[in-house]
Amino acid sequence: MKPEIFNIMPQDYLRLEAPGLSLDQTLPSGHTFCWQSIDGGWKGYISGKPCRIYQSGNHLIVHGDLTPSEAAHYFALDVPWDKLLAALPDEPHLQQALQSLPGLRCVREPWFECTANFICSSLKQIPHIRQINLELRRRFGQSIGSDAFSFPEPEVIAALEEKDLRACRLGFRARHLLAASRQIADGRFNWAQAMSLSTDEAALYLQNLQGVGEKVAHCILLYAGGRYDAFPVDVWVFRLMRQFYFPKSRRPPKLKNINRKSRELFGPLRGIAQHYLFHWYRTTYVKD
DNA sequence: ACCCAGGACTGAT
DNA sequence: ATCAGTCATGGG
Repeated sequence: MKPEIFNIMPQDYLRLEAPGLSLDQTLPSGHTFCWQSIDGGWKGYISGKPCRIYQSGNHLIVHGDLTPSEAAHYFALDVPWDKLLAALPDEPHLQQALQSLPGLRCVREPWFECTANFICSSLKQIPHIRQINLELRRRFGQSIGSDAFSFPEPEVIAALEEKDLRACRLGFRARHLLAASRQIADGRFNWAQAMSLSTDEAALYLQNLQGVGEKVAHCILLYAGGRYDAFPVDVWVFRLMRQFYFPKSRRPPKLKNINRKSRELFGPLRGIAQHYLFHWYRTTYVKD
């Protein structure tokens, strides 16, 4: 019998059809940060509930107090990924990325957790962001099972002091997360309002949050807002865009030109293109 | 010791 | 509007 890490009875499980999806590609791909690899599967959170997930071919075995629709929504199983990926342009680098990463998908992250994760992401590596996420849960979330904690609500973080967050090894990001949480908690920022705007306008609105710049705003829109036309440009995307699409320019291209090129090359699904290119470039052009 | 990490903010031009 | 300096922390 497998150890019941999250204290979940083994008979409580869902079996979901998820053709083409790979958990092992998707969950560590740098857009969700609440998942830990366990023996043969993953443990993490969906709809604020702890769960363990195992993959068996085209099926997901989900252990936890979840409804099928909650799990299906999280993994965006309603999105016709085959058609969507086939609709991406026939561009050599992108096609190579698509071919080398079968099963990579974008999940739907909770918006505040996603915002907090990416506020904490600046000058951090992916394992560190996950570590911060789990530490914020452990210290400030509610206990919701054995070794399982909810992600703290904005009101909870808003009531803390900077030193409390620095204890989670947030460093200079502590001030940003605290200020942003207070903007959210007292209504100066409203997620529903952001989602009522176009992607470009929503990105500007999101940047009213302290610690949220253009890159983080686009990450939030892509991974929590489902805006597949959002195009986050981090150091890796900047490098690959420069190397592949501005090979002759001696000086680094300007962000404005990167964004314009992404529209021309990848169209309204450029966020998905970015997701594949980022992960592919990072894992094939860097040996680790 | 040195360099980099899914950046954003600040102040000087 | 653009641009270098600065901001903590961990890992190679």
